[in-house]
Amino acid sequence: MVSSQHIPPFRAIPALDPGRTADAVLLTERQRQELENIGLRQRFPPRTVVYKEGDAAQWVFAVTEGAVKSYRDLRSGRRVVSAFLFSRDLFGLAANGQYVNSAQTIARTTLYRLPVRELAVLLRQHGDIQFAFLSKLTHELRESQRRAILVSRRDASGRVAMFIAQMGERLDRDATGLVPLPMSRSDIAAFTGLSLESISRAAGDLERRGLVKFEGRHSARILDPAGFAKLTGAI
Amino acid sequence: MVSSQHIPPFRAIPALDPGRTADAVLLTERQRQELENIGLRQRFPPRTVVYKEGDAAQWVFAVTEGAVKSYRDLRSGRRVVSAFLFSRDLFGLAANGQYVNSAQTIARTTLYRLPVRELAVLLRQHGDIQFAFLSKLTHELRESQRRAILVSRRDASGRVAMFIAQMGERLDRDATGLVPLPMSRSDIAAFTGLSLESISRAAGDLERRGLVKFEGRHSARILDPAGFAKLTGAI
DNA sequence: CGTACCGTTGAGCAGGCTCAACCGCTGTGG
DNA sequence: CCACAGCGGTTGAGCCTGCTCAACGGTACG
Repeated sequence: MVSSQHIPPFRAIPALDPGRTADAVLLTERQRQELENIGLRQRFPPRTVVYKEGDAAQWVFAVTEGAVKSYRDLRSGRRVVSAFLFSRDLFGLAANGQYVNSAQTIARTTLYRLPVRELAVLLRQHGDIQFAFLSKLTHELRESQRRAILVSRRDASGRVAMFIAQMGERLDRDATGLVPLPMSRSDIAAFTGLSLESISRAAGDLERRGLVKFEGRHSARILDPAGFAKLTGAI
Repeated sequence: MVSSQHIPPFRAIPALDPGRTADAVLLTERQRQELENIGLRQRFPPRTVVYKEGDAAQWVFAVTEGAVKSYRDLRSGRRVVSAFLFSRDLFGLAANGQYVNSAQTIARTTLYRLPVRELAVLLRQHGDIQFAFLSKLTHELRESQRRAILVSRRDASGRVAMFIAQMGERLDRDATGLVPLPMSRSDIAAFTGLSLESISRAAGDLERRGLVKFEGRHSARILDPAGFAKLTGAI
């Protein structure tokens, strides 16, 4: 059990250690203490903009609890969501001292805020802590590639099914197979590269095929795991 | 001038240092020496498979010279190219001791091969070297997000134009604006998420509009930088 | 010189986008 | 307590562009 008072251990699959399939606990209690000495815990209500693209990047954030989206607004008015961040995720890494994306909370969220300059010093000093960050970044990179594979699908239903599958892996779903989807439909659209309407139609399609039942706006139950896996695997 | 005898400094934009727009030289001579002590330089002819998805991940690779593609073959027979790697890039980071993608050389390529276990030990000991790897990974993550933005475009011509623009930034183009495209059309298709035919038609379209002239199969000259920038910026 | 692969071009189809109207929940103020 | 505005989501009609299938061309390499 991870107390929300503290920096969470990162969620990441270790580079080494074959055979270990579960996520590794990437920070020891002691290492988290080191980070907490320079960090600050903050709570945010839903729909709070944590930072905007181009802002001076003063902090790196770790999600303790809740959900955040990282996105970019394009000139055309379209928005691309590059990632959803949940408990034990890391975000806010900058280029040239500026944030590359914008970040906004989706739900009530607790973040740990680490000042980037002090963090850089601390990481250089503590090889093990830095290695945890390195592993986490490697994990994020793979996650980003999985999104690329999702987007390579042509069919909207398949994309949405893969999206639900990915959320099911990342978020704790209960024993009954209920997958939480804290984000809005238009966020899902901006992430999957589909239009809002296509998400809606794809959801209807998955329901009609008896694969998934959407319960309320923010959760989906997988009714036919075999059929669902067949669809998500049919890349 | 970087000698191809040595591990190249990584190409990455530093997280801090606002104002510095040029790529940072991420490894000092001394640090490269440390890495070279555990590494091995290798030359590969074109179309050599460096590793396959699922292989035991024994090494991490740094590109000294040449070009490599990182890809995954999907069950459907389709292929997704997740990244092209050039001089000063890093690849081969694993999950659970296995490679996640496959990697194949596109041109004649020189790689520096670093044994992953020894590298992990070295990184934990040398905070600065590890920080270079951390910065490089951050850079790769952003690069991956740029691909996501490219793929979010609907129009084939726009995607191909953005692809050429990205290659122009990463590879050294000469003063005349000639951008090298070492990969095949089908590699470009697998990267941009378009069909081979669409790449071909988009290339023809860009030529007809007088924006780009394809010279041979492996280079493109930007004839109308303003018009080209207008197209690539119209996201 | 022949062959195989990479790339181009053409015809027709299909699936997702756009525009538009509509629905239902939520929160607010009279 | 109710009326209403506003937002998020759903549904419909028609268009458009990229995909598929297919044939052909050109070039690199043995």
